[in-house]
Amino acid sequence: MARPTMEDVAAKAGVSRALVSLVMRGSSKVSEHRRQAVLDAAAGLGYAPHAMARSLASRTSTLLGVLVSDLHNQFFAEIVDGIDEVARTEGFELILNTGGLDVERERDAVARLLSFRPAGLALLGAAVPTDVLAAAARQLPVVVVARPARIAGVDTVNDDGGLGARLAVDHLAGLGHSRITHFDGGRTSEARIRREGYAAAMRAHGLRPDVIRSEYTDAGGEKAATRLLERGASLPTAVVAANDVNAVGALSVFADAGLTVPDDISVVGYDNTALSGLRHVALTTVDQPRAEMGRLAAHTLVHRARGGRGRAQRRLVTPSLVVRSTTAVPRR
Amino acid sequence: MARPTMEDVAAKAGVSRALVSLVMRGSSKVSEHRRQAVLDAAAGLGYAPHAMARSLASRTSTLLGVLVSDLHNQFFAEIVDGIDEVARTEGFELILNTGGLDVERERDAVARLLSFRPAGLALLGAAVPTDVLAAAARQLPVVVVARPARIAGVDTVNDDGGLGARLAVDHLAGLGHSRITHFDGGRTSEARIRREGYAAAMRAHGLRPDVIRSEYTDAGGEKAATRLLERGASLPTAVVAANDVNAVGALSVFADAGLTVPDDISVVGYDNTALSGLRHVALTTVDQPRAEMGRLAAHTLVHRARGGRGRAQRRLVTPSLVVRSTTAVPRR
DNA sequence: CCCGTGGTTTAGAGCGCTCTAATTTGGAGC
DNA sequence: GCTCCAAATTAGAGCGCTCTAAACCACGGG
Repeated sequence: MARPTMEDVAAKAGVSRALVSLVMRGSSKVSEHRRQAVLDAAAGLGYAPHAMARSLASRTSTLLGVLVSDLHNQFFAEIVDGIDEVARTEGFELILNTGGLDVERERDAVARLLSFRPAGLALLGAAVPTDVLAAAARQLPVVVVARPARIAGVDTVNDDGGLGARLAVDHLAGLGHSRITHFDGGRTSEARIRREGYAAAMRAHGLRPDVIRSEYTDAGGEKAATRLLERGASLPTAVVAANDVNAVGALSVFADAGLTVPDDISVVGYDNTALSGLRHVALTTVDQPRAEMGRLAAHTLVHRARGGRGRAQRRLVTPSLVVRSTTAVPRR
Repeated sequence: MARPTMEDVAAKAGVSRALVSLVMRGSSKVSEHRRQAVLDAAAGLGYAPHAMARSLASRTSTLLGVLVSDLHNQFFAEIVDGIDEVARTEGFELILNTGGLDVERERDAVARLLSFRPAGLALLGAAVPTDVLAAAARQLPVVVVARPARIAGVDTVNDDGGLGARLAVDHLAGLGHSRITHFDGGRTSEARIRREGYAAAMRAHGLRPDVIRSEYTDAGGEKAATRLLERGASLPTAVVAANDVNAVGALSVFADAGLTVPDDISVVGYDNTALSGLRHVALTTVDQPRAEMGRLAAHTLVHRARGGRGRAQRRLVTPSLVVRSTTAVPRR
């Protein structure tokens, strides 16, 4: 179980520990002769450098701390994937914690991540209080993803929710819809941004906004759709849902009510998750480039870790509309 | 940016570094008086121990390496969630890498994880070659999840795929189905186990197995369903799909062909992913307790890390059937 | 033959902590 | 007041590595 150390390699190769260190770090000022001797010795012993010892001695870190509010959520999993992609190519490792949107637990998770003195910290949709983040940002680069925030020294990466909502409305209005209802995502700031984007776009088309309070879940979509149907009389001809699962929830309620989508009512989702792409669902939706957000977040962190200064950046990625089969020209 | 060290705390509290170390580790042999002094000094300086230095000095690790073949896959994301849950309560941290089922990349990922000398290594559905795992297992506890494998010294956690397939067949046979086709998952060993379980269950009911080669994807399900329909004449009355997305793929093809589910044809999925629970899909499926698998994997690792010896354990978790709306008594 | 030169190699001090062994302390008991 | 002992505290070595500064080593020029 006891792995060989640099000392062992040095002894076997007949050189000093320092020289082995140079070879391991790929220094160019080592004679080819010695390099081979060291490499051979290392291979013979099955030696590989001890990342923690290296980190401690060099006072640098190749760890990126990642706090995910909820891994169940495919949305975040894909952002992690984007971060991982960049981390791998840039030579960083991810150290991961989940927070479950519980403030105390997330506070603890941040502390635990920081105890490893990572090169940077990424928070995905986390509920960590602002002051904790501000404090963390004084010690290392911090990036907040998928949560609009303005904290001194903290970079952020978000999609342009206002634009996304507008894309949905423009698409529907373009098809000839005039009664378009929005099922919103509740009281998160992202939901607020989308809601306001929706309202602004509606007014821009000379239409009256109509919002039904909902949430980012299947059940939320069902409930909102049910409430909509209960209003009886003047049903809208289209719905802009809070996100994909919300849209699917609505879809099933409409189907049960005997409404045909998209003929009786059009539905647009948000996120372009794998779900929406299933042929069985074929949901028209707004694509939020998640992997791109993850990559951007990682690049930001790496840049800062390498000494990149400058004021906090608030990056917005551009969403795009993916038209599938749940939207069409209104029948009425 | 320079965080205080134990030395700083010791100076401020007027004690030795060793005493601070004892306090930080919660030793019981420190006088209450000094403990408070140290704690106060630490709080005043905003001190928190350096996990890597601690790890190096104590020759122990609180890191668990996790290699996930694919985080996009919700199945794995939920296993990670289970691992994370246990890691948190047991005082471990997760260091994560994705492999993307690329052998070279996974080999590299394993090496990188090992360079941190973690306390254990978990592989989720990874394609890492057996010899790499066997070598790793000689250095630290290794657990392979969601991939049936027999490697010396390597523990495994899998669901009982044979039983899962049998549950599906029993359910359908119990409803009166006699022509039940299986869309399989290709040539992974998990797929083989399910296929064999399916075949055995069919024979136990005196029925003839009928397998269409497929894969664990939406498109795979569509293709298999299309091939089934092309056979014309004697359509089966039920399908046991490779997994949930495969089932959903089949569902949409059946719908397009004018077949009603479950009246014309029943469909059973596998995995009980969030997808199958959507009211719009309402897929009868076999639940594979993913979080439980993750927890089991983490416990195994923690147990071994704490010195647990004994031969490799091959754990099987028990799947269960979740009946929703895609199965019913056959019409014909 | 000595010196300088540039390229290699190495000694040795630390990184921030733990751990063992040794030292100090504070009473209890006489 | 002195001895003893257990409890509390500390000195110092060392975990596996990096990094600075110094040492070494041909070799060509004067």
